[in-house]
Amino acid sequence: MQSKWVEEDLLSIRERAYRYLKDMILNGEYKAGDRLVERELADKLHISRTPIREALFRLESQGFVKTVPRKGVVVERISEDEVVEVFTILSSLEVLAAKLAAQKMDDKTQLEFDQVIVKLQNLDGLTEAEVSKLHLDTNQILHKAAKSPKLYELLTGLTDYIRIFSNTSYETPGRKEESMKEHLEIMKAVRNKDVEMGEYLTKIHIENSKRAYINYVKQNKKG
Amino acid sequence: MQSKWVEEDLLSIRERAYRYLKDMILNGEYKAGDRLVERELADKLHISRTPIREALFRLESQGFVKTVPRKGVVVERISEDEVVEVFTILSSLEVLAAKLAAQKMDDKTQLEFDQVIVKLQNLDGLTEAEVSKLHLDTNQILHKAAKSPKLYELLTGLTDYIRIFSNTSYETPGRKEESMKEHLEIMKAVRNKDVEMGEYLTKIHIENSKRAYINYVKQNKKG
DNA sequence: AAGATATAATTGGTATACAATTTTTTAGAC
DNA sequence: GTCTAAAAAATTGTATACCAATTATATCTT
Repeated sequence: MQSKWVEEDLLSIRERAYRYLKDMILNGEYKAGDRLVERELADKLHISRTPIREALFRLESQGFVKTVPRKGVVVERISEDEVVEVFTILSSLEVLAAKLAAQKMDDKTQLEFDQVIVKLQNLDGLTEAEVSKLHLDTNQILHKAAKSPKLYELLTGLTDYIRIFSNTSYETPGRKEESMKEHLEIMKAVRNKDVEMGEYLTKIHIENSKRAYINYVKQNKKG
Repeated sequence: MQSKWVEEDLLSIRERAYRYLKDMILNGEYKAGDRLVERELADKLHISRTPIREALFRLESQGFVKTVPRKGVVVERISEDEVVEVFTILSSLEVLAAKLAAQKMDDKTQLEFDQVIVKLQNLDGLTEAEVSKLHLDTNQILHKAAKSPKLYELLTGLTDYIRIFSNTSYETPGRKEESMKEHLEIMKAVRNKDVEMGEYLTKIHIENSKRAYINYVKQNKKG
């Protein structure tokens, strides 16, 4: 799935370059250790070095790439410890988001939730990609429902950061189905303004995801 | 207190520009609404537009300034709601940090804590600036003790973001003294690996800070 | 094959130019 | 004097060219 460069003419060139590069990294097309050469990218995208540099700076400030002075820009290798760290942080922030979302639940948001809940109850026949997208969408709606832009921003950054790895944890047989089921229960609790249940289920959900990731890594290290 | 531009020749020009501008904003010398003109800054610091732009982008991604295309870069006005939001998020993350710090406490870190604890027990004769610095240092040591670089990064970003405002909440009579005392108790609990006490005291501390801020704002709106 | 040396490549920064747009100034009308 | 409209200036976004410092790579020597 090659990310598309063109389209969206309204955006600035640097914004398009940023999104393109971030997509490529998040989708694993640029892998850890890959070098990103300004000149090459500029030629490839038919733009000058300037917006490329600006996009790279932004990616660097978000931890996706690292610039080694006068050597090159390389895609960062995210360590297992770091992923576990992020899961730990997410545990706190997602619980907070669930709490806020349940507290601030209103009619309009309930309608949004209901739509997602229906989808989560009928996963049969969905492709892997569709399930993945539904997972991301569910998260997004949940995070937005907390009605705290700052929190949303943090959650987006953190989930993006470990996106590739949280996908790998789905390799554990049955984990993906379990995860979607947990998501469904969380959505129902939050939708019904059950603050404590929402917090509790979210905590369990992230802990399970974290454990699945750790087990997956352990498994694939030995054999 | 005009931030110094020169010195630290080892750092890249863009890094120095970034720190200079961030200092100026955090110390309130550039206020909300002020325009930051690339050309002016470049002339003032005797560098070209390039590193200035790079510094501005970084500040923008952290929410300190906002670029309006072909219009200018202005220092962002941080709303009261946003400050409250950040306090809420900090409550979760600081509690997590206290927990991790208590769990991972080791001999070396205990020595660092002991030094700070001694200072916190003898505030007499310290100037306002010295007390402020001690407050920041205490936070930093606490955050570092969680031994989670990602968490440290998030906490630094958030506390920086509301730095000016958390200072204003100290205007409430007695709040600063109370805050320092709370800090002292947190440090003692965490130092002694008392996880639950550390979490509890931290929660109370942030809640108090948040309440002090809200009250201060309310007070100064009416009168 | 190994090591030394020369050459390429790459980023960091400067400088200049120009288009698109916004802000400010100016000129004019009344 | 004040309002309006046109002109001028200012500002960012992008491109291009250039060079220094450093690193990667290729070449040569032994």
